[in-house]
Amino acid sequence: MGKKNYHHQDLRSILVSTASRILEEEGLENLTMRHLSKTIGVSRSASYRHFQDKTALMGAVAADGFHRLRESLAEATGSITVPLELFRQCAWAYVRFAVTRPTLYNLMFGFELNDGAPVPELSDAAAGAFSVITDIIVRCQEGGGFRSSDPVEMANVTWSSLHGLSMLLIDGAVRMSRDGRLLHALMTDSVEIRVDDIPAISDSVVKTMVRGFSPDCPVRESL
Amino acid sequence: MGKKNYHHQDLRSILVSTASRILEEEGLENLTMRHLSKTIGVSRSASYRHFQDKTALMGAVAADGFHRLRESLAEATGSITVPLELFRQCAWAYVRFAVTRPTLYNLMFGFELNDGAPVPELSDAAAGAFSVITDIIVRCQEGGGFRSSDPVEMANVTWSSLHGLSMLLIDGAVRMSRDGRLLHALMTDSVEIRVDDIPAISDSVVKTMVRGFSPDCPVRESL
DNA sequence: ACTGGAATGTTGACAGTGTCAACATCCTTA
DNA sequence: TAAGGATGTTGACACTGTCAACATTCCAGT
Repeated sequence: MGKKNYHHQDLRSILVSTASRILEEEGLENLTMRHLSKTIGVSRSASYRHFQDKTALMGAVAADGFHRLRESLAEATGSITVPLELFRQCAWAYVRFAVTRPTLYNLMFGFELNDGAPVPELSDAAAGAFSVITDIIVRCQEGGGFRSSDPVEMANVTWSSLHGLSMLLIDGAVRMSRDGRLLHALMTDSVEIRVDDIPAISDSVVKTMVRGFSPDCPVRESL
Repeated sequence: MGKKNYHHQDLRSILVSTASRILEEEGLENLTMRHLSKTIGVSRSASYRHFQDKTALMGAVAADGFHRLRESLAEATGSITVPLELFRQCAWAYVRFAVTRPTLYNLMFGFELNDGAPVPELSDAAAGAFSVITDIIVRCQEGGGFRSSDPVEMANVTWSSLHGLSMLLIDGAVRMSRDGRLLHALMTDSVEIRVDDIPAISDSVVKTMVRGFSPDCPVRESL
């Protein structure tokens, strides 16, 4: 009897998670409503009972991505107390998240730009992930590792650097770097990247940030 | 007589520039082969004599973007000699370029990711822009403003930070920042952004980089 | 327990898209 | 001047997102 299969329970969340998986495994160009529906085993326009648009669906996928990013950051740093190590693990977790889900990550930040209407759900999810970084900055300040400037401003700097590093790693613009191993890993099998290779590259970014945040570094107002 | 109109001279470059304009003025979703052709006044599949794909066209648009970025950076910094001011103007020009052409900028960095095959023309163009940043770093080192680490590594850090800052400015993830003016400008009319508002935000990123690059800042190898 | 309506899923249809094959026109060069 | 390559055009096809009309299931109130 097909009774149980007619009404898919919680189709909405299944749509989001499956779309997210297709996005990573088959690329953005293969994320089509019909393909998504067929993969789930549901009719092609069933999605329209849960999302107004394909765009709305994508927005939900992006928001879900920010929720998962927040969890990744919190999980990777929750048990750490040493200030600088805390910061380093946070940075590492961030880059790891982005590099292992490049297509999703790109969607998360490019979505509102390419699809007009801003969706508040996405902004809230992004703010949630951002707040984790701010908390970590504060903890580093309390531990004496960072000077006591405005933590939100420092979080902005941190996120900017990590975001930029992630994007450059992802689409290989770092190829002029001399670390051929990571470069090759990024170019050939960008999904199954060897995470062990990441810190060597991101360390220079993280170190520069840490130096700039350090209480021992003199502030030159001349600039 | 329609003789002169049948053979469009240099249709290829007209395709690229027009596509770039449509991308900015009408958004990615309106950049369609038919619309592009109609705008130029040419038949819909004339483009296929010059580009194998729509994807190939987009790749050329992205590469053209990197060329223009290179020009912008060189033009904004060519006549400056004071080391730190040089760096600051470079950073400023970079962010200005990205923020005033958000859709193009997003395409430039997201292209290879979402459209499979890597195009060497694009990599070369990106490397060209990158080399300008490296040159500026070297000039700052020679002027005594920066410590003498590997300039390529420092250029990577610089590009990461500037890229991240630009992206975050662009899609408004900096909205939790307290600078409501820029935020509002970004949210409402992201194309006609007031450039005067940018330095206030980007300065915190630039200052952190400059401090981290400074010869006066002690290197802590503990991290 | 029954029933009306709300929620959810399905099917047929349509306009719009990228792209190709076949054809038309133009330009160059021998 | 004639041939052939380069460039532009038209018709056609498969595919996409989306909607209207219909079918099925669930649930609240009697």
